[in-house]
Amino acid sequence: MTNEAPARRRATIKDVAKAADVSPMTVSNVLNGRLQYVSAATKKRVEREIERLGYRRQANARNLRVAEQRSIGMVIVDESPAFLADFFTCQVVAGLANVLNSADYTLTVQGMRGDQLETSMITRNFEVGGFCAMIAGSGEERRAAIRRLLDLDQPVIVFQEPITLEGADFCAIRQDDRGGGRLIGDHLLARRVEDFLAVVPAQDWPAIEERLAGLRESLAANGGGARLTVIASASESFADVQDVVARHLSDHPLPGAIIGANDPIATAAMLYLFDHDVRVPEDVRIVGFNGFEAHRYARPRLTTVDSAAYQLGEQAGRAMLERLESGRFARHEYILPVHFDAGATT
Amino acid sequence: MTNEAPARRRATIKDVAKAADVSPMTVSNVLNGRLQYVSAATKKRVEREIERLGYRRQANARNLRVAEQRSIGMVIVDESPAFLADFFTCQVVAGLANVLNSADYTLTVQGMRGDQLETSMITRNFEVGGFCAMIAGSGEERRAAIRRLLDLDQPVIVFQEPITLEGADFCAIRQDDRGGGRLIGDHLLARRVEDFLAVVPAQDWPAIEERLAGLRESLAANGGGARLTVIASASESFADVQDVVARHLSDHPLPGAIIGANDPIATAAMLYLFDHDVRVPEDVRIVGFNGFEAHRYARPRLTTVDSAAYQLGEQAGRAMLERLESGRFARHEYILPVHFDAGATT
DNA sequence: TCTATTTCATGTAACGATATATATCGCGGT
DNA sequence: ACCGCGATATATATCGTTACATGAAATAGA
Repeated sequence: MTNEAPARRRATIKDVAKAADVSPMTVSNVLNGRLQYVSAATKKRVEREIERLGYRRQANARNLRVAEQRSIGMVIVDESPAFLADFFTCQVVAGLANVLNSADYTLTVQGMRGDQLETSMITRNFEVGGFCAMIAGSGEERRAAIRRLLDLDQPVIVFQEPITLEGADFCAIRQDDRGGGRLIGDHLLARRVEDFLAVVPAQDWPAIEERLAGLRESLAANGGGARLTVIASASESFADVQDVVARHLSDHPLPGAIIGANDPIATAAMLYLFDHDVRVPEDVRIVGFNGFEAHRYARPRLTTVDSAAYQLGEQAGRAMLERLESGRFARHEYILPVHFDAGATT
Repeated sequence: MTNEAPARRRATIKDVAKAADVSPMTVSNVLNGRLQYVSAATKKRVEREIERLGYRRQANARNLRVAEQRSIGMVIVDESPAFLADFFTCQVVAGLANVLNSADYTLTVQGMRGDQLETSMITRNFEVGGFCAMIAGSGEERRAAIRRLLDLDQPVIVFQEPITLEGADFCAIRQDDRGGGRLIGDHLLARRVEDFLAVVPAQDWPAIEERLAGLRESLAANGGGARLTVIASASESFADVQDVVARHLSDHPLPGAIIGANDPIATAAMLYLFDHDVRVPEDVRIVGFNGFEAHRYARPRLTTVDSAAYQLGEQAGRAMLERLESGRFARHEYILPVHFDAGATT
């Protein structure tokens, strides 16, 4: 047996009305709690029939009529098909989903490449009240993607986007990457580090630019003769990071500190040093960025800047709900604080 | 400036029709590529107006009429508000989202507590073509939740659920946890381990039961006098795991091997041993389960069973699409193979 | 008894799209 | 001249729900 009845139609409001011997309008009133218009007895009768027939309101019909959406779209623009498997993104989505779900909203996830945004998203049958976007790629691509989202004439919230476009009304939600970079610089300078090596992914990611900018600010302010070298790894993968670090160290002296653009990069670099009998933190200090719990498992425990991705998602959810309820949508930038987490690698 | 026009109405198919001087039906035909019914010239005219007016089809209206959904619901039933932040779940969701998005479907995420499933989901305005469910909790709760999903009369795919309910038509997708458990047993027995300690979370999670069952099978088949002790940690948190391991070891001799129900548990146990000057793997061998990349960063590299969560999600997506297209939905169980990944801890 | 007022319930017309059936045109064949 | 046919285009009804206006009892006040 696969289905009880060959094509059992889902009960509609009319079926309920007929069964309860009232008009569809009365059923609708019961459903929407407009109790001024329906007597207690009728209400009970209708509710019994709703239960008995297993009636569920059809959202499409309702939303068509009331012109309201109870769903927010999360758009993740990335080349990788595993867009969501990244731990940072996944934390953001978790926080967002939680806030929205608690407010009886739903989150709809859509991953796509930048060039698909135009064609596929816009013609797609996918109806939401607003968009939260996580957009990878370089500055110009990012801005183009944001503009396309804004063209949809709906509230847009963008994560990790420090640049506010001219004349565009969207919210930006990010953490204080620059401040985090400064904290790292200050911490290392206090330990008399003179020679800094930063390892960043080749992909142009604005949050990482900010982290570097903060680091440079710190060096400029308090760094005397401190030097910063930045090298880029083809990807964030373990192998690529170790590769680029190896190449750099082959014709440069050991730096005083290696700063990973994020925790995986820092850990990969650290393990490379271990394998070459460099002591951490005695010979080289190491700092990461993001504060992923999983990376706390490496020993020695990584010094990092905790960026609270989950809270980032929560904040986005709250901002979106607020705007949907007020009906107003003006540009605004939320910058969440970061927290320096000193481990044993510095 | 917040909005250009106070309340610019979104263009409808009628607006386009009027602008292109054709009937709405013709616009609809263009939109749906029914080119037999529209001349090339008309098509171009309509498309220009669509572009000019920024027309987008309203999904609710269309779905109401064609009675079709292009969205799949992912229901995550859990007590924790951070339901999605778990790395395993996040990988599953990533795989699922990727497959669905490629097929022009959308994934809608809904996290909730078990007891909310009834009231909130069923009355919610949230319309999908089927459900993929990740359900935490003990056996009876899980089954009750599955039944409630099935009551919605839509295709249901459940992850990590080895028990197939009587008379219920849903798909179960999981990995070969039992086989993984056997692999662990065989591997350790080959290294002459006699005394096994398994650390599991207190919460009753069927996949973990299966892993233990596989381990027991291996011991029974080849284990001579091998003994297995199972202890439960209040949660999977670092502190709780270390706590329960400490308590156990305080009045028991060191086992030959500690098997974590998953990687975080195994790593927590391992770090506890380090802190107490126990050598791994010389004094105690350690094995995890899941193969999370992040845990590869711990040194020595953890021996684990790779469970390919991402592929689990992909398989669910394919299964769901297949069933939606065929219109048939019969019970079926997919069991994905696991891969033993020998690290340096055994 | 007759009018106000309240309480409960209903009829009708949308929301924006599409399925179906029906029209109109021009053209080739007879 | 007539029929038939293919190629285009349209009119109408409908999906399930709710907003709005209206109606019919019942209650109250005089």
